[in-house]
Amino acid sequence: MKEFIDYILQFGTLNQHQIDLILTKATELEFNKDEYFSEAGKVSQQVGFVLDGIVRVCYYNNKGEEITKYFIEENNLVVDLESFDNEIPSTAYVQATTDCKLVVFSRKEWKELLDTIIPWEAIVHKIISKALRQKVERRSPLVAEDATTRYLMFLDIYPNVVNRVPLSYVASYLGITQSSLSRIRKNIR
Amino acid sequence: MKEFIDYILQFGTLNQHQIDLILTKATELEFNKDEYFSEAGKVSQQVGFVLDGIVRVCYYNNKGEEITKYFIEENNLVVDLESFDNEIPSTAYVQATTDCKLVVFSRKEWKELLDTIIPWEAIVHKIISKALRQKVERRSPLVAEDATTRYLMFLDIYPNVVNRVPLSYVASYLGITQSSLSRIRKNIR
DNA sequence: ATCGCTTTTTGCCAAATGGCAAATGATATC
DNA sequence: GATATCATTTGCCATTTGGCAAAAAGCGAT
Repeated sequence: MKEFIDYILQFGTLNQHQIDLILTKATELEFNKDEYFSEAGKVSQQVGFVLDGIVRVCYYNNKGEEITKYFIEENNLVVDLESFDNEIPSTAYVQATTDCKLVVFSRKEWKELLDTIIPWEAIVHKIISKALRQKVERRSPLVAEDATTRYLMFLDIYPNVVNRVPLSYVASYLGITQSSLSRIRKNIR
Repeated sequence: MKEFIDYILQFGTLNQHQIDLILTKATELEFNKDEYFSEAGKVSQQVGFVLDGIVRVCYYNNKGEEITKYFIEENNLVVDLESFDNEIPSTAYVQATTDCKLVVFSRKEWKELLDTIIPWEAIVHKIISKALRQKVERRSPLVAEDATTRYLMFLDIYPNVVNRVPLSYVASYLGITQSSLSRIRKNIR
């Protein structure tokens, strides 16, 4: 839980009273590999923070292919903003890709924090903006590159993910087939 | 300029005094087609809002190819956040893709607004979060699709862009060559 | 060690896309 | 209207990537 507080404090200042209040609301939850944190079609009801493990967000495209939209590593927030904020059904699955340990806040708890801790909203805004910017910066450059370059960029950006998740997840993240990715890896060696 | 105020007021409430102050700081600027709003290597010094025309953000990849990262249509903010906030050199060019009319704020003016108008920061945060979310939602799905599907998605998302910008810009946005895109268009007809 | 299950690699061929250069079309200028 | 310039389309062929199925490899349970 300390990692979570440390993380938050990078984005703003909180006094001990405020930190204690946050800890009161926080629940530490474990998810087994393949379990869902939230599912498409349901309204996202919680905000999470990854203490340990890798979470991924995925969806099914028109052709029914499962696409990994992005990976979320340790020390990052997990929240389907669109669904959580607007209370509308989510369009994506959020799944533990490995066994995971998360800090979780229910909608009610989260709202209480926003209402009680004045700097909380600003801190959350900063965290979310940063995460969104990171997502854009990671996604945008991929489309312009060939499959090999995409994979190399992936290794650069997620050096700790590649050996912890199935090849197929990486392939769908990169928009290539599993067998192409396998061949690319062979060529790189 | 009215469009700008209307846009802002969707994200929060301001009184007339505050609106007048914003208008005092705002400068309306015209950019000719192909002129740069900001350039790679320079620290981004202004925040803009597109009143009329289409702006694009682009960069050169490792192979020296010019890649369109995204298009910015009327009624959207134009700002290189990373560069503007942290005062570091930008990595991208922001260019008027058509003749454009923009509302522009210098760094100094923008900061004065942030310091003077209490709700301004929250409003700006909301606007920026929304824009970032939109960028992620537009970019992410492209990588998983073939060239034809990407183009159709592009038409869906930017129905008003395709006839106002060169084919090559659209192609590089979609990560395909200009000639492939030309062939795709032929097949669709 | 063996079995059963899942993941990854590989072979074969088809389809999609790229590269290059020439042809065509569009537009502005004189 | 002719010309110069730039954008788009097209032809030809090479390269990359996909689709499918089988083989191989990894891994946990017994």
